[in-house]
Amino acid sequence: METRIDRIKKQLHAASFKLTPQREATVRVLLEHEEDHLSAEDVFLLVKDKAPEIGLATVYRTLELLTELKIVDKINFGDGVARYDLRQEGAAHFHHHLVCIECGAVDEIQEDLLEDVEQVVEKRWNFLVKDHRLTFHGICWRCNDRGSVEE
Amino acid sequence: METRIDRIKKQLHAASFKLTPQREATVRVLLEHEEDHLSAEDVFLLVKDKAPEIGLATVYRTLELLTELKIVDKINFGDGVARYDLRQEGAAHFHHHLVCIECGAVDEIQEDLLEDVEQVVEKRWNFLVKDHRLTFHGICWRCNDRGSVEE
DNA sequence: TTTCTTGCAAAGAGTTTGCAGCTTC
DNA sequence: GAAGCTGCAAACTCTTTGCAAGAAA
Repeated sequence: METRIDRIKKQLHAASFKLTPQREATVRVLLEHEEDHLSAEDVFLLVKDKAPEIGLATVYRTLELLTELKIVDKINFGDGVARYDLRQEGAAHFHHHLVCIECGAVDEIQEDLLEDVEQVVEKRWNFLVKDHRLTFHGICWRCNDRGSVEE
Repeated sequence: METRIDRIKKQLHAASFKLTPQREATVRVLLEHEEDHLSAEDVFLLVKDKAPEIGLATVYRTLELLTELKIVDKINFGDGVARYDLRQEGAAHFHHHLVCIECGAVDEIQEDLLEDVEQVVEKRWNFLVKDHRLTFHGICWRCNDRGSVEE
C-alpha cells in the first residue's frame, strides 16, 4: 500500500527534487505532529532527534520547498514566527484556525465554512478566489468550561 | 466639531498617554493613508516628511501603543512584515482583505461577511469568538478585466 | 521634581544566503 | 564529473530594548 511518504516522494520527483534523508526526516516530523502548528525551530529540534547532524538551514529550505509544492501551508498567527501545517491530502483550501486568547491553544476546523462567503466575494467584488486564510480569535471550549466568561 | 484626531487624543488620555507631536504625526499619516496597508517602515518614511527628526523606534512604539488601544489593527499577510490599519470607528470586528496574487494589490471589505459562520463556530465548537482575520488570495477585478485567466 | 517620551545605537529574533564539501546519478 | 543537496557561519531584515537626554505636568 502506498503511504503518505510515498506520495510526497512522488510529488517531489515530479518536480525534480529528491527525498533525501534530511527531507524525509522533516516530513516525518510533520506527519507525526499534524495536529500541532510547529515553527521552523520546533521542527528543527524534533528532526534533530532522528537526524542529529541536520542543520537549521536545511529545515528552512525543506519547509520552503514543501510550501512551494503546496504540501505544507505556511501560516502566521501574528507573533512573528512562521508555522507550518501539513495540508490535508486533496484539500483545495486552507483550513481554518481557532486561536484561544486565554490559553493560546490553536484548534483546527477542517470543514470549509466559507463557500457562501466566497460566492459573495466573487460576485460582488469580481474577485476570483484561489485560497483563503481564516482565523478566529476568542475563548476556546476548554477555557469556556473552566470558568465564567465576562468582558 | 470634534475631529478624529480629537477622539484619538481622548482615547490616549483615557489610558494615561499623551498625544505628543510625534504620535500625532504618526496618526495623521495613518489617517491620510487609510486605504493603504503601511508597514512600520512605510509609516516612518511618511512621518519623516512631517517631522524629520523622528526615529524609527518611536514609530514602532507608537504603532504598538495604538494597537494595544485598538485604534489600529496590526496585520500580517505572510511576507514577514507587519502592516498597520486604522480601525473603522466603532468597528467591533476586523475587516477582511482581498490580496491579489497577480499584482499584489490589497483591497478591503468593510462589511462583515462572517456573522453566519461565527454562529456556527460558537455553537458547534463552543468557541466564543472575539475577533477574526479573513484574507482571500486570488485575482482582483483589475487583473480579471485585463486579460484571460487560466490556471 | 517626577514621570513620560524620545532618538540613537545596540541587541535580538527569525530567516536567508554563500560557499566548500558531500551525494547521487 | 555535473547537478543537486547539506552544514556551517555569516549576513540580513524586521523589531525591540537600554539608556541618557528632553519635554510635560
